[in-house]
Amino acid sequence: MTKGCANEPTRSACPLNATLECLGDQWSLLIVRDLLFRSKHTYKDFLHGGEGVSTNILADRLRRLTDYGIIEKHPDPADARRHVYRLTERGLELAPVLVEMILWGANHFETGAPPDVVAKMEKDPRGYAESLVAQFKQEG
Amino acid sequence: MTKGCANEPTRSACPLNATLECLGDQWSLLIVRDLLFRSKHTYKDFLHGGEGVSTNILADRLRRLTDYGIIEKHPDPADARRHVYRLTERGLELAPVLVEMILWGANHFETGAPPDVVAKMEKDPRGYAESLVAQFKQEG
DNA sequence: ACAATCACTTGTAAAACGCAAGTAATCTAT
DNA sequence: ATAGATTACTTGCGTTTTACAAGTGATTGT
Repeated sequence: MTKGCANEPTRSACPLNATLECLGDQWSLLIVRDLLFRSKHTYKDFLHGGEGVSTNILADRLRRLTDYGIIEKHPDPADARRHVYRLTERGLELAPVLVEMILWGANHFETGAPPDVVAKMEKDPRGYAESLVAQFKQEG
Repeated sequence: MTKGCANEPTRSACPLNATLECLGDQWSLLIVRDLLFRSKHTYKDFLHGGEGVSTNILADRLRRLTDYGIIEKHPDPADARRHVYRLTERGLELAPVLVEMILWGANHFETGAPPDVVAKMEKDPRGYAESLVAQFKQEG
């Protein structure tokens, strides 16, 4: 029944609903953003990521994203206190969603988005998403 | 300071954050979906839209979407009890976001999304979004 | 006139959230 | 060797948000 995820959507068979049951909250996609755009990898990084999530909520969202197969948690070989989070293939495929949400936000609100980056995204959103993914994979 | 919206993002200057402050919940984008994909226009339509939103939450989300300039509310000239909701230009520009979210949901969960439609979206997401908008505008 | 419909509002209990504090494991500096 | 810092959380608690059920007022159909 599943396609490789611990949880499945329950409210309806609509694919948009499925996405919203996974990611329809204030914080989950900001974590994905931090991983994909900002090279953040650890709990501490996310905690000070800019918007001020509280510690229990962050822990819960990291657990949820892991359960949904969007991120993976690994011990840091260099420091046993640390855990390193990484996007899975499923998580990386959110790149086009993020790009379109960023574009919409940048086009309708006063944000700090650099206009040249926005222009690049706008010109070829899917291409921009792909380049982000390629960069992520190269980072290791 | 604003670009034509009653509310402005408060947590950070990130465009993704702005989008999430508008739309980062379980219901708002389902209303947009009903307007854009399902030709639904009224409170009652949304209420029976499939996922079972409760009445107070629906009223609240319609108010929020209106405040954010994503939808407009008009009296129905044919029936004074009714109100007709319609996407604004700003709301229509969410089409690419919806398409990408639908694709991600369809690709990672068992949903009822028709494979041929998904294939069309996948082939040219922006083009598909544009055709949705064109259709919406033609409907009147 | 009267029941039905529409778009809500109100009340209340349950769940989620935000904040502050605490904890266990590990690392660093002395 | 040990004391203090760091990391990734958990726990408790008060507030906010949500879900569910019921009710309201304006309008319409019969």
